[in-house]
Formats: sequence, C-alpha cells, structure tokens
Amino acid sequence: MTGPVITIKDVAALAGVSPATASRVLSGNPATSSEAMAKVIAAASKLGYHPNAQARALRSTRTNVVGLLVSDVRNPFFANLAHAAEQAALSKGLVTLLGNANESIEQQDRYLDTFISQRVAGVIAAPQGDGSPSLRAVLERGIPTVFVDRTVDGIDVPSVTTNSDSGIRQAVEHLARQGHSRVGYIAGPETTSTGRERLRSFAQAAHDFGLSEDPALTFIGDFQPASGAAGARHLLALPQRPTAVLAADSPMAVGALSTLTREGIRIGSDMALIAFDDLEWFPLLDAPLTVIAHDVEVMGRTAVQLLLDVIDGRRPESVVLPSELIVRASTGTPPRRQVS
Amino acid sequence: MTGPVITIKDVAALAGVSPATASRVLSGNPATSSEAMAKVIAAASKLGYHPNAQARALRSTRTNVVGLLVSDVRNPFFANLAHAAEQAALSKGLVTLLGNANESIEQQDRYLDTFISQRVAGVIAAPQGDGSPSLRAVLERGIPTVFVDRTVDGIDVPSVTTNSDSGIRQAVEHLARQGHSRVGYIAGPETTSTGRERLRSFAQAAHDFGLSEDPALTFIGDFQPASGAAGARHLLALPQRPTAVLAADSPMAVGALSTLTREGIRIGSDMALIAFDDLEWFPLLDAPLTVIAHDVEVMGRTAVQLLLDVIDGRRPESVVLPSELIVRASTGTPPRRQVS
DNA sequence: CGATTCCATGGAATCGATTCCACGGCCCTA
DNA sequence: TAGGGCCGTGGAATCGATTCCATGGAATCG
Repeated sequence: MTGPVITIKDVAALAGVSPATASRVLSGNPATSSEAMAKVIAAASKLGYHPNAQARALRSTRTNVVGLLVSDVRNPFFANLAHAAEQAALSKGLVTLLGNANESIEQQDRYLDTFISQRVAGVIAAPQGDGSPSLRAVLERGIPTVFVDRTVDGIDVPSVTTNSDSGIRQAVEHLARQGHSRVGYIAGPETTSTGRERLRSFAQAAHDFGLSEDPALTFIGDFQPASGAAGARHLLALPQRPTAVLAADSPMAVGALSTLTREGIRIGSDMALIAFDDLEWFPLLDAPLTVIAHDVEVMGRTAVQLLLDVIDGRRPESVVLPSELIVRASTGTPPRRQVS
Repeated sequence: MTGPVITIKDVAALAGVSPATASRVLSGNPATSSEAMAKVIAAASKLGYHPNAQARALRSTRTNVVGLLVSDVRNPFFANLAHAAEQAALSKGLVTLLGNANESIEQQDRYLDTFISQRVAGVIAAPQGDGSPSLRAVLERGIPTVFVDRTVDGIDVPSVTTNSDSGIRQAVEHLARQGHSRVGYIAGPETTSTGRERLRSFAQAAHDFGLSEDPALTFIGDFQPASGAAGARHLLALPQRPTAVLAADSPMAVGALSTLTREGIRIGSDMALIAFDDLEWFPLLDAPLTVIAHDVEVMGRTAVQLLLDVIDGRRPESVVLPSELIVRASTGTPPRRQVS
C-alpha cells in the first residue's frame, strides 16, 4: 500500500555524496560544487524525492506556510480575499493554510491554535472579538501577524483595512439628496471592528445629513444572509417603514434583497437598497444594485506584502484603502410619498 | 521579539515527571495515572504549551492535516464545497490545507507537491488533466486520496461526483418542449471530467430530442466568467442565433448573462438561459434563472467521509449524487419565431 | 617554495515529540 | 510466603532534515 519513503540519505547515497552535501544542494546553499549539484539533482529527480517538510521545519524552525484566517469563505468578499492573498503568497513561495472561523470566536481560536502548533511563518487574520486568548498567544510567541479587513482594539499589529466611512457618508448623502429621510441600516455584529465602525459612520452621517435617528431603523445582524433577511423583515414590520435600506455587507444585502423581493417590494422604486461590497453580478439584477465598493484584490496582495515585511523584521505602516459609492438603479428614483 | 519556546520537557519538568509520561498524558495514551495526568495538564496550561506539530508528525508519521485541492475558490460552487468539507473535517479533528489550482495544471501540481512534502493525512481533490506526474506521485506514495466533483480517467480512487447527465437531459427536454431547436452550449474545458461528460450528455440529449446538432452551437470555455462572456458573444455572432443557452457552470453563466444583458437581450423572452449549479441569488434576477442543481453541502461532507474510510484502510464505494432541473422564469416563454 | 586562506565536503549533533524497552512496585494466586 | 502478571514510569533511540565544526586539498601570496 504505502510506497517506499525516500529520504535525503537515499538521494545522497545514489549521488555518492554525504547527506550534508545533498542537503546543501537541495536547499540552495551556494557552498556546493557544480558537479555535486548535478549528481544530487539527478538522483533526487530519479528517485522522486519530496523533502519532508516536518523534518525541515523542525530543524530550521522556519516554514513556508502562512495561516490565513477568514470568517467565511462562502462570503464572496472573503473568497476573493483568500484567492488574492493565496496567489500573492504563492508567488513568494508560501503556501496558505486556510482557516474558516465561521463568524465564531471558538472556531477562530481553534484555527489559531492550529497555526501555532504548525509553527506557521506568519498569520493573516480577519479577527473577531477583542483579543481572545489564542490571538494573544499568537502575538506573545512573536509570530508575525497582520490583520486584514478588520482589527482588534488595543492590539497593535499592522493591518490593511477599508476606510468605510467615506463610502458610507457618500451613500447617506446620496440617499438624503434623493429625498429619503428614513433609512434602515442592517449592521454587522459588534464583535467585529467593521461592524462597529460602519455603524458609527452610518449613525454620524445620518445625523449630519438630517436623516431620522430612530433606533428602530438599525438592525444588528451577523454578516450572514439569514440575518439580512431577518433585518429586512424587521424593517418592513415597523409602523413607519424606511424608504431605503443600507446593508453592511453583501451576504446580508442578498438576504434582505431576497426577503424584499418575496414580499413584492420593488427595489429602486418601492425601496432603495445599497450594499457594502460590490459583486460582479450586482449590476445584472433587475434593479442593478448601488454599492459601496472597495478593492479586494489589492487588499489581499497588500496583506501578504505587509506580512513579508513583518517576517523580515520591518515594522510596516498599516494601510487604509478607500471605499466609494457606485450609483446604480437600486437607488435610482426618489422615495414615494409616505402614505402613512 | 520571539517569545520563549515551551517544549514538552518544560512541561514535564514543571509537572515533576519525565517527558515520556508527559507525552503520554498529552496524546491521550491511557497508560497514565490520574495524578500524573492532573499535574501534566496543569503544567501545560500554566505554561501555555502548544505542541510542535512538526516534531509530532515527524516521529509518528501521522498528521491531522488534509489537503483540499479545488480549482477556484472564487467559484461559489467550490467555495461552498470547501466550506462544507472544511467544516466536516474540523468536526473530525482534521484541519484543511487549501490549494487553489486556478484551473491550471501547473498550480495544481505545485499544491500536490506541497501536500506530499507536508505529509498530509489525505487529499481531497477536484483534479484536472489526465494524471499529472504529481498526482501519480501522490497515489504511488499511498497517500489516501478521494476525488470530488471531478475524476481522472484511468485513475481508480473513490470519488463523489454529480450525475450531470440526468439534469442535462431534463434541461434539454424542457427546452425542446418549449419549442427551442437551436440551443447554444457553453462547455467546460476538455481537461476536466465534468467538462467532457456534460458536453457528451448535452450532445446526446440534443440528438435524442431533435435539437440542431450544428457544432457552431458549442463553445468550449474554461469554467471562468470571461469565457462565458466570450461564449455568449460567439453565439450571438452566429448567422443563425440560438434561442436558448445552457452554460456548464455558474461563473460562465454569469459571464454569459452579463454579455447578453449588455447587448440588450432580455433573458426569458429574447433568449432562454440555463446554468449548471444553483446560487442563492439566481432566483433574485430579473428573470430568475432556471438551473440544474445539485447538493454541494452533501458532496463536501461525503468526500470527507470517504477520505476517512480510505485513511482507515477501507475501500469505500464511489458516490454519485443526483442533479435535477429547477425551472424558473429564464426559460419561461417559448422562443420567438426565427426572423432570420 | 612554504605558509596562509578559501572552500567543498563529511561526521555528528540537533530540533521536539513519540515510542520501544526495561524496571520496579503492587496485587493476586498457588 | 514466593512467584507470576500487570501497570505506570523513565531512559534512550528514533523520525528526516539542517547546520556546526573539523578536515583536507587546491589556490594564492609573499
């Protein structure tokens, strides 16, 4: 069943050199003669040698594995982020161990513990909560870490995040100009920095642009589709319905959209809708969706670059990427006069 | 910078036992006294001990890491599959190393080599091509392997796949009944088993139900959005346009949808459209999309179960899951009479 | 031409855990 | 009471690679 295991000794024996020399050749150490190099390489490929990463990592205390912790790969934002980061890492010779926290702090910690045990070269995380024990353990061990998309208050590591505030202000201003005064907001969970920040931005902008500050207009969701649907149901059940809805991420926007559509409400005329995050199919909807967009691709690549900087002992500055409003038909028409 | 590294010796010393005993306690070996157990556990948690997975794997030649190779996490089908498999694996105590082949055989091999070097406990792969060297190396080493979604001709490993044929026949029959006779097909690449099988099913069904067998109606894409758009452009440029289009996966369907919409073609009335794979937002489109659906969740869980069987030395039967047509408005109306 | 430096090489220690093996204490039975 | 079996424990070997250190031969310099 299990084939023969080829070790570096087998390679060395076939090449007629010592394991030490074989190791030097195979790990690119310059102190080797070209003839030894040729023989070792020939022997390795002849035997189909695959170095044992465990043994290598154990001795050299270095690995080429980075841990990437996201909250849910089914969220296209994180799928794209994971893809971008993974491709960027690969191009630098690093492979990615993907952890899915499932928006759960417990699962997040489970993966962080795994990352520690695997002695990963670094961690890129979209963290939750406010500094779980496992997250602190990662940092205490000095494992190079960067945050992506989200941060944790009081933990000072380099990060790449989106400035949600500008996009949200643009969105609120846009709605206010269209004549909306009651705008529902489906927020992310308060255990995430993005959930908190976007809510704060929305509240501030609503105040600044003279929208209703009725607390019932805010529904706290969990960044997943079902809570978007729940949020929409909540907003529809209010005695005074909002005329526009802003959702703090795209899965919740999809959930809300689904509920609104099922209730026979026409997006763009009966109700305006704006999503945070742009997806490639949002323009294809009946009423193409107005969104607050940001560049996931750049975010992923930047996170890898920051991590490499940290690994190399530098102390890179955090990066904040812009967000901007893209107006489409879902906010195309002014609100109907309130029948009330 | 780097914190102190806690080894099992430190734990043993604090607990007042030998490293051997500490190891037995920490790895659940029953041959330990309850007092030793208590002391070791107390010491380990006091020191914040995280076992070195490398050392453990090196000695015991077992790991709790499984490699999951998909072609593109940005494809929601694979994102959902990865999520399902990862959650199922996690519940069995396994963590997942995710590889993204990006529909490229070269990247696929790169990850497979990494899996070998990492000495993963098993591999779940959606393979490409026909048995690349790295794939053969995985199998020759006796690494437990299962295929998911796709297979490779001539390589006999347990797999969990979808019976696309039934769904495609239903789709073709449905279109034929609606009066369509020229149906365009945007196929997957011939380097994948799903690409080949679905094309074969479509051709056979087109023949059986009396549709045009004009080869120009088939466009070979690569399962990615851009090729769906290219396929749509190709079909629109034909002297005799088709009245319906079937796309072999959802990203290509989205690409096609995007092009068709931009060209001012109304889905459901000017042109029927069917996608393979159902996404949660497909019902939300202007013309909700008719799809051939299958259960990704079950596929992911089943793949993990098969892999565990193989790891335990059993020889499980491959599983074939059903697919079925879900009719929505995108194929709602019969084709317009050909103006030609 | 002798002394010094340089460099490729091999031997052996090492990383941190697991596990084989031997040992000693205890209980049970003859 | 003596002998056999059982069980928890510690010492030491081991996994496969890297890397320190010593060595010997070639090259360089005065």
